[in-house]
This record gives sequence, C-alpha cells and structure tokens, in this order.
Amino acid sequence: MRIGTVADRSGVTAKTIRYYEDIGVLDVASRSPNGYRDYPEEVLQRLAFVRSAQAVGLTLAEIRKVIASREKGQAPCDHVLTLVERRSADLDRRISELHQLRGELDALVKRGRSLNPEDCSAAQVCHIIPSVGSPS
Amino acid sequence: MRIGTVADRSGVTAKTIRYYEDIGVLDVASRSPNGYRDYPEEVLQRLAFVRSAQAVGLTLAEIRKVIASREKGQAPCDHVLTLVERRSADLDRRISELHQLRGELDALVKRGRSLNPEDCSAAQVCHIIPSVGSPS
DNA sequence: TTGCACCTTCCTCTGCACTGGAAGGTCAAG
DNA sequence: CTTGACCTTCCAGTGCAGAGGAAGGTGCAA
Repeated sequence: MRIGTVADRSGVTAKTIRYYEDIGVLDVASRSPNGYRDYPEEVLQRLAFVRSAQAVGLTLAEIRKVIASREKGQAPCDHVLTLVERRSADLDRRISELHQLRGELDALVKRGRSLNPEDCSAAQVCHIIPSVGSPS
Repeated sequence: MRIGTVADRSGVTAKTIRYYEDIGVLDVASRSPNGYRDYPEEVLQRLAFVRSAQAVGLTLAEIRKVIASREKGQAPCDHVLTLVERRSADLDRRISELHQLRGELDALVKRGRSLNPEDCSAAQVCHIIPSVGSPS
C-alpha cells in the first residue's frame, strides 16, 4: 500500500506519516523497487492507535515508548494505565485552575461593565485589569 | 533606573524586559550616556499591568494592542472588556471539553484495571486505549 | 511525448513566550 | 590594575506536532 493510500484510509496526511516514521512512532517502512514506501495493512491499526492515544492526551514521545515496549514483545498495559492515570490527575488540576480563573474573569467582567472608561488613568493602562495581588 | 533594578523590583528578568521592548509591549527605553537602558519609575506599573493581563489570559500581542491604544490617548477599556469576555467564553468551552475528557479517562482507567494484560493483542498495541469511534 | 499525479529527500517555518550563550563594553571596589 | 558585576547586541534554541515548499524521480493515460 502506498503512502497516499494510507493517508486516504487513515485520515492522517502523508507528511505526518513520514514524520511519525522519523520520530519512531511508526516502523521504518519497507520500500518498493522504485523507492516508494510500501505499507502493510496493519499500519492502519497502528495509526488508529496513535490517534486514540493522542485523543486521550498522550504525547507522541509517550506513544513512541508504549509502541517500543509492545515491539519488544511486552504488553505495555500497566505502563499505559499509569500514563492515563497521571494524565487524569493533571486534568483534574487543570480543570480546577480554569474554574478558578473563570470565576475571577467573571467578576472582572461584571465590575468592568459598571466602570466608566473616563475614570481610567493612563498609568494603569486600563482599570479593568487589576494589579496582581491588589485589585484596584 | 537600570534594567537590573527594574528586573529586581518587578520580578521580570532583564532578558524578558528587552524582549518586551522588541515586540512593542514596552516603549523603547531611553539610554544613559554609556548606552545602558534607563527606565522611569512608571515602567514598574506597566510591567505590573502586563503580568496581570497575562494572568487574565491575554496574549502579549493583545496586550501590545491595548497598550498602543492607551498610548494614542484612548481609554482601551471597551476593547479590554471584549477581550476578557471572549477569553471567558473560550474558557467555558475549554472547561467543558476537559470535563468530557476527564469522564472518558475515568472510564478508561476503571475498565483498564479490570483487564488482563495477557488478553491484549499486539495489533492493537494496548487494549486499554480504545479505537476512536469504536471502544473495544 | 507530454501532462499530471504522486513519490522522494531536505530544509525551513509556524505559534508562544521566552531563555541561553557568545563576544564585547562599562564601571566601581579593592 | 585587575576582578567581578553589570550592561550591550545578535544569534540560536526550547517544546510540541506537524505544515510548506523546492528540486527531482516515477508511473500511467491520452
């Protein structure tokens, strides 16, 4: 299967497929006599895995390691579970940070609507944005 | 005031201050006879504004524009309010995306813990990560 | 044979906000 | 007079995941 066909059937561009080969996320492809990359059917599953793993939030570097351990004949499931759990914890932190920020922005907007631009001094640039640590 | 003093008093590195000048977030600094940058006291307020605006989620490009309009003698408050409202809406979207993902990861972890690594086929790399669109 | 689609490699660019380092100038203290 | 702290400019690199494009080879149809 040529690279364009893989691209069409996987939804991943040819550029990206070559890039994945470069960084070790895909095996180095075998070549047809003309020098074109020639892929087996299984590459589609591999690419599907990569997409899914990305959707879960794993980086290509992490995915590469998972695939490498798979290729060494190990089931990388424990490692993957750790990765996913860590990502999940990251997400929790991130969500609560954003929640916090969201609340602050909301207060800013409410207050901002009631302020008169005429009252805004040049030194502070804009009085809607409060100084860090000391809301004006 | 020399750049190092500004750095010490603002908590922003000298490197960053020069960078801000490059991209137009700070005015081009006047120079002492020896060629060193020489800052007026007000630069501290300006830097405080930049920090606060960043904390609110504005990019340096947005901040630059806000400051530019301030320097043209306009009160940029309306513009700032628009920016903050947009950012707030972005945040809402982002938070709900993350919430969604969080739920999916949670399900993944739960299911993953009950799966046996031995049952995991090489073709799918790791059965904890489901194929996009068709959880295994 | 010409045209066109497709393939190859290699190199650069993107966004964002900086950071690091080299090579050299300046200034005050010891 | 030297040491060391500070300043200057300019160039390159960071992380992440590719995208863009040039120059040249290949394959197939009209």
